[in-house]
Amino acid sequence: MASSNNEATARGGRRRANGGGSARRAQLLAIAAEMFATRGYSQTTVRDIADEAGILSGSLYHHFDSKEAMLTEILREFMGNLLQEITDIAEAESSPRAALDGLIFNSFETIHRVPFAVALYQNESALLTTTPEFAFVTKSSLDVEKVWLGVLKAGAKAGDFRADLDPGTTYRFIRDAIWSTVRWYNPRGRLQHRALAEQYLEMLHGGLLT
Amino acid sequence: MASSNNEATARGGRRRANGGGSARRAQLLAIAAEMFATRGYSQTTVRDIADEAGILSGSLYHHFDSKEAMLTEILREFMGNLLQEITDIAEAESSPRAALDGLIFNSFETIHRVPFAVALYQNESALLTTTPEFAFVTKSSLDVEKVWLGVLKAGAKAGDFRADLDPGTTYRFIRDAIWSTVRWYNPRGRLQHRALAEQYLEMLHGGLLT
Amino acid sequence: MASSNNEATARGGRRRANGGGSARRAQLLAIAAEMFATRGYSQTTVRDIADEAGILSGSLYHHFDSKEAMLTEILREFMGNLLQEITDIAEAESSPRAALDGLIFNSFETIHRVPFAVALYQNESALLTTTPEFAFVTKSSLDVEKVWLGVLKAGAKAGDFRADLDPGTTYRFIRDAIWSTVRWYNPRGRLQHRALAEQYLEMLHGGLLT
Amino acid sequence: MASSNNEATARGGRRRANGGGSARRAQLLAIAAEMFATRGYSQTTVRDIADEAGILSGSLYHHFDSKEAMLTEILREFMGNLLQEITDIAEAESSPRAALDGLIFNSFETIHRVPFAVALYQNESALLTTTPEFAFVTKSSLDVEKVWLGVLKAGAKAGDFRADLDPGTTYRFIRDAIWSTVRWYNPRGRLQHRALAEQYLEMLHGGLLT
DNA sequence: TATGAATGAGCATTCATTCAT
DNA sequence: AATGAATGAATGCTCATTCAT
Repeated sequence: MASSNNEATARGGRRRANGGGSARRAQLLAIAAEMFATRGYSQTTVRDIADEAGILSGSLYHHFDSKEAMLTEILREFMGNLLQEITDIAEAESSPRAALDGLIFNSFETIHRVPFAVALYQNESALLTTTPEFAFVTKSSLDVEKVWLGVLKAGAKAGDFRADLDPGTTYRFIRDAIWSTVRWYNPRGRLQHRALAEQYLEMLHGGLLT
Repeated sequence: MASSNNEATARGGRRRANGGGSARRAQLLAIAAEMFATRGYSQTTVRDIADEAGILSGSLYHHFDSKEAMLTEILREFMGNLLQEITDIAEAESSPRAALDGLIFNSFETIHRVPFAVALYQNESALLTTTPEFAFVTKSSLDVEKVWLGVLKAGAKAGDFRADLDPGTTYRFIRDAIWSTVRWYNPRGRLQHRALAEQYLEMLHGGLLT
Repeated sequence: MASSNNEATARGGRRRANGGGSARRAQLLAIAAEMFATRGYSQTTVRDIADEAGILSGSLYHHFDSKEAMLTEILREFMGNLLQEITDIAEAESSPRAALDGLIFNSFETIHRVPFAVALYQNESALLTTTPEFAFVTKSSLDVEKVWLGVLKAGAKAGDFRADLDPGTTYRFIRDAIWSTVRWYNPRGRLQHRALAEQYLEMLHGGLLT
Repeated sequence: MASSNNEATARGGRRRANGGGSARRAQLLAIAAEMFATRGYSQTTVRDIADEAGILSGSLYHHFDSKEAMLTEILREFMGNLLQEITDIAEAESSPRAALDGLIFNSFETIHRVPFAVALYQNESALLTTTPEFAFVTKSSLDVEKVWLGVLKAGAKAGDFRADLDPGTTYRFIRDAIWSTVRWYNPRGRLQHRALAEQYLEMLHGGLLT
């Protein structure tokens, strides 16, 4: 809980940027996350971020090693927290069905809480799957998938879920439908994340047909 | 065949690039589409495309006005065809349920046939919704949405589909689940687009629970 | 004689800069060599070179991959030619003594002909021995040393040269004395390279004492 | 001991950095000299020096006015000491020949004792002769040259040295051969500075030929 | 003495685009 | 249709230096 952003110290040996978790650092990271998410990572310049923060672009390098390091840190924290949360949920819930519902509620809540990180994860897939530096994202995604698949398979075995559906494909359909909502979810709109989750669950549980 | 790629001539009056539909042009566009889709639009340089085509980057400007014009043309053709197809389907089918199934089969088939255009549409949302030049994409999307919503509402009215689900939200959930498969669909894999559509329909029709 | 500057094509596979030996290229390289030599490599900016050539800095990259590539090319050609020349001399001359005199005359003539390349070789030793990309310079230097040492040892054996002097150390003393003259040699001065070589030979042959 | 490192106080009037000769200061200067010499002055960053000293780069400015001031101080002390020493030697020795030998022994011993300062003097000639702030180095070099020339001329007059060699050119050949050894002299190697000096003298005195 | 945050100028390099040939 | 040389603006990043604490 207190860890997670000391790669700079841990990795290269020689640290250049301020690795500690200062308030300024978190603030800059929040600005970067929002801009990366809304304009796209490579459409966002280091100067854009600095301008928004009210400093000069070069000053960002007092806090971070590179533009890429900022994205890395944002995604690392996001993926880490996500995995932790869903693992807890999958373990805590009594039935596979309750676990699945919990995972889904958590997903929509995550979109509500950290929309920019989710959008990044969702929109920058070309970058994230191509650049070796971001391989950890793919790895974390697989860890997340394992947890969901565990729940889905347990539910099929227990008779909660239909057994004629392929769990892997089902997981992808569910995952994509949920995470994609980050593109149109309005946190101040009519449908709040809880209600949206209920809408989705309603459809998922019983299907579309009468 | 009669329409769609003569904007360069039609619009500005300035006719620089070859507006006609030559074979070379189509070939270059295909190369661009694939690279834009796999690396991302702004991660792809004009030189990347030219290298792949075996010409120099400046020579591309004999065929196209700009890099952006290439993306515009790819998306314009894609959106145009898509709208045409789904309109035909929605009108041709007898029942809302058959129409919905038809739309879904068509979507998966589209992913199979023109994966790069779909990936572009799916991955470049930050660019597409931000840049005014791409407003036509959002406009076309709304036209597409209208067709789907028409089918969904008709189905709810006809008693085919459950009436307690909000059609707008349902549409988005379905749309996102389907189009997102472009990221993991393997055209040479075990699950071909038709089988994949059936998997999705199975889940959508009856729901996940037993 | 017609070869030597096609590393760009030979190496990476994907060439970016114009690898061919155009006249413009040679001209730019000459400008770079002079500036690198007089101001120092890292004190010379790419803009300095471009300004001197009357183009914009970015345009240099049409011809060369990088600033470092320019230095590499200058040094590679210099070292290549040097090795070729001294090998020819060592082989052509009849006696070790004639060979040594030939090598020395050639050295002073080289300083006269390509002073900037020599100065670079002489002044940028910190860079050249530290940066792995310039390892080829050290390697070539060793090849050159071999030729000189061959002559010196043959001369000692033949009784031309004193046998009580360590050939390795002798070579270094001679080499350094000669190449260092590039710092003060004036090609339009009183003492032309031939006269300067004679001065040095006079001292080297008979010593300073009466 | 009484002079040499109070320019900061003496010159501008602006007294920012600690002008006194504290131990910390000397330590920092030693670090800087080594890095300047091995990597090159402009390849060495202020942060490099600070890192090596275990402080932050900004903290260096408590001790020195600027990076350039560090180099100035290193060279000023070196040149000052050198001039003092050779003046003493030239005055103390009885004959020109003994004086010349003394100067040469002293040079090799200087390379052994303060290799980094010598390397700086030897390698940064482009910077030293170009930048007006370092004009004092050129001036000191001329003072040094005067002493050597005095010995050489006296030796020629006295019949110790051959009179057919131009003293100025001879001086340069000797000087360059000696100082250049700093690039390959190994203080822990087989040939210690005294032995190396003897090797050189052997060759210089009697020449290479038998 | 030292920190840590920031400045401001500059740097090598990239890249879409132009245009004469 | 394509080349090859160049533009001009921007980009990520570096680095000597400042200064309040």
